Amino acid sequence: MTLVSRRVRPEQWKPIDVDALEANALDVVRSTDNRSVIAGPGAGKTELLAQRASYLLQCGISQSPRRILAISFKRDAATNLAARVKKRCHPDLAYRFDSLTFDAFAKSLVDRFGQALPQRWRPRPDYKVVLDAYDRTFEEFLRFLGPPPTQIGKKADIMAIGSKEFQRRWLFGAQLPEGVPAITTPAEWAADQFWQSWIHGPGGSSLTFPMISRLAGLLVTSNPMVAQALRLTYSHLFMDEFQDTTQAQYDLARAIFLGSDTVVTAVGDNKQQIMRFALAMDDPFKLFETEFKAKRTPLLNNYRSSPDLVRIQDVLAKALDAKASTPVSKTKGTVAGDSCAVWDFSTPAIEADKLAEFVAKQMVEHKLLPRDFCILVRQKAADYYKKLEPAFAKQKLQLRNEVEQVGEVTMQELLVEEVSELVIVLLRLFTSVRAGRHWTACLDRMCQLNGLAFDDDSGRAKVVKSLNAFEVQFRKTYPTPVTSRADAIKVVQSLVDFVGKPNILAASPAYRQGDWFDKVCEAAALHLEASSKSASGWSDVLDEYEGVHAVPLMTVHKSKGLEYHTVIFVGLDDQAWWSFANDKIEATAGFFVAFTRAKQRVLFSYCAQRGDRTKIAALYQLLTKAGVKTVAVA
DNA sequence: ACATGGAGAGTTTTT
DNA sequence: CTCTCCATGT
Repeated sequence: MTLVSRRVRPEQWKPIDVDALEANALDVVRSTDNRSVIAGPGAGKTELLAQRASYLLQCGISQSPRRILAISFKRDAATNLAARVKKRCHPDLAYRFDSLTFDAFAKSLVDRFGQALPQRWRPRPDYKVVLDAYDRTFEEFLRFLGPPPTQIGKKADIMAIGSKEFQRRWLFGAQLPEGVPAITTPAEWAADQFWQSWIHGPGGSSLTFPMISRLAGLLVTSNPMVAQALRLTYSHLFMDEFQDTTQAQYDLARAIFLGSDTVVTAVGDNKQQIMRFALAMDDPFKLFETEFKAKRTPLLNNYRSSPDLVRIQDVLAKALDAKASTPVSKTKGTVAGDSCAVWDFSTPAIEADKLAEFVAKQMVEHKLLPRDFCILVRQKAADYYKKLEPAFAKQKLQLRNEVEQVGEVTMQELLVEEVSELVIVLLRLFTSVRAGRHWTACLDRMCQLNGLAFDDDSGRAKVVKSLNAFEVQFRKTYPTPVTSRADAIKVVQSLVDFVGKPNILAASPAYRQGDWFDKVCEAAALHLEASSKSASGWSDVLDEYEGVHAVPLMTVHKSKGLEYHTVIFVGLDDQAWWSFANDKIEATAGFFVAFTRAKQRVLFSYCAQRGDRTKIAALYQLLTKAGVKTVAVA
């Protein structure tokens, strides 16, 4: 496919790479007003945004030099969206599409204009980003905080503030004032003490991302020029995974774009809100619709799951949102028998054997690969992994704990890190015989990292030359895979040196903070070493590294946004769902997320030895209501 | 030296 | 819901 930069007339524009979009999706793609799009699982949210970006750019509706800003919640969502737009639009157009995470966007504002904040709220330019500020951090802060001035209250009042409430309401609940905040209550006093001690700490400034969002919000309200510049820059704003937006993030978007001519499209699914503990808002869609006068448009198709699974999903969806629209499956059912069942087992050992046998059989019967399956658990993945792994090994199947810690990173994180991807893409090229597809991937990445423009032919030629030279040398030094940790470290180091650490740092700002870069390099080396253990040649090692031949096991949270032919949820019991009573909506949303990862089949496995199922009876009732049967297997 | 009981964790995005 | 850790008590 050749990409053209020539302008297309709006009425002639057609969706790219897909047969058709549903009527509502096409309506959103072409919309000129603010929209809130409620899109259930498998509705093609990312696809919709990618098509809309292509439409706006190719038809010249977003006119140069104006740009499109796409804000996602997670990094992989941001990267994924950018990649789809790049694939469809000529580079002349695609460069006007900015896809970043909310945190990266807020941080870029603070980094560029933070010094224009009023002194009271101005962090030092070399501020530290604190990632591990959990509930305990705030609890401890309150515990060690001295007593408030007597006219405001007593130490006991401070101790009475809960950590969650302190964060949600007092620290990050509202926009920061330009001057000194009005302080009348002990909580307000404590919150101000917190802000001031973190911004003006003895060892410099320390900021968490919620703090950065709030400071960015203050920045744009106190410097109207900054807000004005952003409004002029962006003709369109996309917000993905909108159900996970925090109040601070929403307020930032509001402070910049409310009342501007920037057209806002917010996409998400209220039924998949499982990040409330991370301060997600109660109902961001409702507020957005009111304040931005946005029209709600539901997407009605489900391109992921079979008709039978979609029917069951609808029962779960209605429990979360009685007004949820009933989706239409656009996929054929391909499995015989029930597409969903609860399997009861007498012991975890029998359970492990039967599940492994089932996966092995299904792989043959439906010509499936290990990666078509996913074992989901609610928590403590390592414990379940230990029980299941030997049973899978007996079937000659490899199970892989995707949330395992590799050094200081989880496996899943490591694999999408720039450094790790570089290592893989280079090693694939240097160690395979016929490497055509790896060659293009490698060259593109190297050009990008060297900051070359897409049409810089002489720069490209230089990169080709250096790649060839390095390849010859690498093949000579490492004809066979590494055998020790020292070797693994050396390999990673030499690849990083070849690409150039400064190039990598320039491309990924995250690596400039603290020792994150070193940690990722170390994890990559550790994982390379571990992957070399059972493998015979380089190709095997790299497959092992990426886990291409392994059945993944992960938590429900980590599975968000992913899809599998068959999902096996292990542990539908009170123990795994201990928090069910605390927040039934969020727990049911988690259940919904787990269920909706599957394209064809969902199995729930239960074992009485692990716990009862009385506290989560509501979940079983939903399944029963949808006609799902419980079978005593063994 | 051991018994008991209370508190906390577990699910976690983000440069 | 259940396991682990730590402080206190006998």
